[in-house]
Amino acid sequence: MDFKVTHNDTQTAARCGVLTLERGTIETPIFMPVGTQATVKSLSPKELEDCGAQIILSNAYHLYLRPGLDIIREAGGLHKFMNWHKPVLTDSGGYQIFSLAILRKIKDEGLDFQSHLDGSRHFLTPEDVVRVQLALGSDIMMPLDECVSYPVSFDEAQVALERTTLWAHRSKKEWEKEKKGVLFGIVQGSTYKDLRKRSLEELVEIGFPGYAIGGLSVGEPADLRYNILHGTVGYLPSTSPRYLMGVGLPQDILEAVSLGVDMFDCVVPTRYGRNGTAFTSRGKVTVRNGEFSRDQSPLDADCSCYCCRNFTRSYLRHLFNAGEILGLRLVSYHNIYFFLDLMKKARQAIKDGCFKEFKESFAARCV
RNA sequence: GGACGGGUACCCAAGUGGCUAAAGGGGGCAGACUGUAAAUCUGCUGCACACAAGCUUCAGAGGUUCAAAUCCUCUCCCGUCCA
Repeated sequence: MDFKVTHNDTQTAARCGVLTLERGTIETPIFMPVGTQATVKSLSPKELEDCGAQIILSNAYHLYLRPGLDIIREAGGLHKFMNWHKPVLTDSGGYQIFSLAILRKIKDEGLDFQSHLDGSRHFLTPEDVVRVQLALGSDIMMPLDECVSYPVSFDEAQVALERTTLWAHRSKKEWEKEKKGVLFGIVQGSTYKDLRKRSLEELVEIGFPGYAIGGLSVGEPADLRYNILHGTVGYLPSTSPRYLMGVGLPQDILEAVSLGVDMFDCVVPTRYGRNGTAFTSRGKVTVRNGEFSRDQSPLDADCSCYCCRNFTRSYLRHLFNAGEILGLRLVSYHNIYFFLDLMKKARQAIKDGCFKEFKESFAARCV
């Protein structure tokens, strides 16, 4: 893996870079569509490419449970299995520790959990999780981490942080046995700046080619989130890619870009798309709402995606109201296109030295 | 002409004396969603209202009762069957 920062914004900490992986080159800042179950829900790989996707995210925890590693190995790895040949970043299942909390017990040794699919019992160590991702053929692997909810006490956040560091260490040792793909580190520490700083220092000491910030956008207020980000991003090595996990809404992303974050992923464009909300250059559009029943304009007049070039809001609303599958596909497609296009425009703005204005005018238009 | 069975809110439909402005669906209207247990979830849906009183409802009219969507009488309408 190679990462080069090519442009630094003068007014903010935003930067442009080029991340080179075996399966492709990625321009940063980048948004990675989420394809948890080896599919970005409702979209084909071709559609993703048409939207401009350079890398997508998938999930080791989910794929381990279903279809299982044997099946993916037999298929020749995750890329062949799902017919996506550009880079894939796989999440470890750390987030599932958070979201499926009732089904698991965390110990230093690893994660004791029940499958959300059939209730079967499993035990996964950080080493197991690295091996799962190696078997998948992941391009960027994430170590198992402990993502705590908000709010959480300092002591609890500290315990989770220590475990995350311990697991990062063990994950790296396991990865070094094969040295395929790359393994990032994940900064935890909840909303405590001291813990965040400690977490990233410990990770940097272990040494990773890229660093992720986890455990944000889990219910904390936005200003607190920016505060923590502000106190974290700048301390990460400027020569490594910085990845803010699970974020976010367009405004959240632009804000984080201005602080120097390079990579993002979020379920928002696809989930909102399936639930009938489109992102546009003038804010959110709830496609289902009655006001659009006779609206003959596209979702976003400034968008040149397939959906906006060919379909009206009136038609999309009808598809949602009628429960037709095409509606959710088209809006998911548009949203992915919109997010990727936003990142493209953000990169251009950074290169042109006008990112601050770009971010501010976007926020102003989206009120 | 006769015999049954029905008419409940936008639609379907429960309710057969008080706890009913009225179950449950559907439809409609809005909101939520951030490393996906989500094509999901939540709220509202007689009028008025910021709320609370309040007002008007269960085909229509009249009656019984302290109290009626619910009981009685008549009228109108719908369905099935018989002539």
